[in-house]
Amino acid sequence: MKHDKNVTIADVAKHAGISKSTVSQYLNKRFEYMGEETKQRIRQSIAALGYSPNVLARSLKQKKTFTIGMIVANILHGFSTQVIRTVEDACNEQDIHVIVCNTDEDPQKEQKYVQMLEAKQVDGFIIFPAGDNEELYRELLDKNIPLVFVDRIVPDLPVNTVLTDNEKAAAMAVDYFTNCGHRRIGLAVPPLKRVMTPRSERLSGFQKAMESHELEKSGMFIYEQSLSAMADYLSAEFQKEDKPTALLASNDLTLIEVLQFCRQQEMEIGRDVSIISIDDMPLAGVYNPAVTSIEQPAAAIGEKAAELLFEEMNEGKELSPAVHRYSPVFLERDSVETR
Amino acid sequence: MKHDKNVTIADVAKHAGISKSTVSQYLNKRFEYMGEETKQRIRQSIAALGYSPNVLARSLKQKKTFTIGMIVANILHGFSTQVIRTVEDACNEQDIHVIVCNTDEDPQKEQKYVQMLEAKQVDGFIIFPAGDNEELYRELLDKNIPLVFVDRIVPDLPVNTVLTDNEKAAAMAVDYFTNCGHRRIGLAVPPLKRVMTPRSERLSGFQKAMESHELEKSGMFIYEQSLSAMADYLSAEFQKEDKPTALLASNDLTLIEVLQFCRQQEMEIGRDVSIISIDDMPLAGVYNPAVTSIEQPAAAIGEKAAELLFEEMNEGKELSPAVHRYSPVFLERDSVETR
DNA sequence: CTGTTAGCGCTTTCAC
DNA sequence: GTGAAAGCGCTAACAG
Repeated sequence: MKHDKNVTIADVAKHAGISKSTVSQYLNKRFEYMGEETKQRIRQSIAALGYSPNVLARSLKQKKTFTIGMIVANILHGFSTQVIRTVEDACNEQDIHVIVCNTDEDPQKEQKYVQMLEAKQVDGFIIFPAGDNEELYRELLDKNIPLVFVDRIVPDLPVNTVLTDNEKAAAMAVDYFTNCGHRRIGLAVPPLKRVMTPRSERLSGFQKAMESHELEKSGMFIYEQSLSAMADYLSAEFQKEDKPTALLASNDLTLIEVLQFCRQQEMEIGRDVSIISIDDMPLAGVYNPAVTSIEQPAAAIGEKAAELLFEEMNEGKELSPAVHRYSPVFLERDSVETR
Repeated sequence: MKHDKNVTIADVAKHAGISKSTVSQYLNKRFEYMGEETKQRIRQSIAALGYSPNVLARSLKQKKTFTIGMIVANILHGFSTQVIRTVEDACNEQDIHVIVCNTDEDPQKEQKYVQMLEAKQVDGFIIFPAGDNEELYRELLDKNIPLVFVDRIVPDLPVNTVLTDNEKAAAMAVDYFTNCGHRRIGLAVPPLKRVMTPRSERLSGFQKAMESHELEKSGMFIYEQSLSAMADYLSAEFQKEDKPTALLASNDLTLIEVLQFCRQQEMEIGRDVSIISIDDMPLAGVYNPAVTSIEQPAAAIGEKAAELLFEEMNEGKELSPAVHRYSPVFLERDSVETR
């Protein structure tokens, strides 16, 4: 017992006493030579029968599904959610649907999803690459399937990519810290395995900025550690004499661990250690003290990604793919103290 | 220029020197009487041609799309995101796709999405009802389309519904507060317009629990206010002599406002006012002090919703719909002080 | 065990 | 202006 209501275009045609093709014309708004009366009759029949077109059949014929696939690597990041949200809004305006898949950073899963979505004939992809799937992406390209990357750069692939200016984000933090008189600054960052553009760029941005302030020698502390071990690791490191007065959390998940570390060490934020976070979290602004944060421009990124994808879907693409970087936003709050 | 690679089942058949239907059998794993050699040849041809089946055509024929629609009222709640996540996981195990739509509590939008998804022939719906669309739901029911509600009850509709035991959540908070010696307790809740099951149940649960402690007369404070005005409203109310010593935030978004209020009034959580939140937020556990929270069982709810939907999709449903409530989880932390 | 034959519901020339 | 007919890629009887 499934969807029984099978009113097809044929039923409408019969009811209206005309042919299927005319009804089809009507549905596709090809009114050019259609009699006013015909239109009228069709409209009535449709209403009377409660007809609604079967998009599947149309898609089969037109080879267009009005659906795109969106593949995110880690939906736990607030950033991903926000980008998804924006992309969906953009798509809804065009009556395009979005199927979202989460790969948990697993290239295998990513491959499976891409193939499933391809089989579903999606019209395009927006992907946060999990990495290590270059061949897969290349196939997509070969098949001429519209594709946009978000958040991470896959080297040597001619694909439009849109992401935060991560180096700038890190530099903003460093500059702010130094302006407040800090000369010993740490970076808490999860492990840098594989192509994790944001992480590695934030690290390099951090290093460059430190160099520009001539702090790279003895003032720079890099805490690279898995999230689950981060708090303990920081606790241990901060027992040492040689430690920073300011700490940059490289993303939202890291911030949680940094805050955890402060709690367990009973360190007062500001007095004992100044904090900045890349990524703004819902409670960061009302934290005690409010956490100075660098917000990724998720809306701009999502919009741009959608826009680029639409272009590829409509125009035949070949608009020479590029990397599009958007500046983060500095949210000055109270977690940095001047010394 | 679109997906060019159109290797069809016919190409495979030709290449393998057999007929389409045999290939189709193979694809559908109906191996019963199929010669080992035939299978072999098919396998090779598929690989050679890089064939991948067109799910659309299959769906058109089978009247099954292996896709479900999920419609959430407010994706800004962490709870929605978590439920989505769980449902997606459950679906992925069955190779079912999920299309997620966000209605922003707008019944109009909800209607539009339902219709779009219907046109796409989704196999079922999981809906967080925005409310006021009874007729729409009834149509779905009439058409025998599998449907499960989450988070909100739509009265008088025979639909499986799964949600948090909201009254219990509120009672948990009240009981804990009173155990800690609080006799004057407030509830901050957004406006109760329309059918917002969680809100109204949390309110009624709060009231009932207060009554059971004989606090409903002079110890109960209900702050019903829109989120944007909440912080200021609380600030004004707490100027009065007659105010509570403990405050329950009815959901995550409300907690943000409550915390905001504490900040702007420079009230120390615990000493000046004890706080509990329904919904656990990422930073709540590392807040200063950590915010005692009542977590909704999102995973259980998502799993159950998916399970119920699958049942309806497979068995012919008619399993006498019911309301399924799941108990929230009390996370004792440090934002409540004994008096 | 494999092939033939109809469609699924819609679009799209191309006649009339 | 409208209709007839072919077919999108696949599945599902039913023969053989």
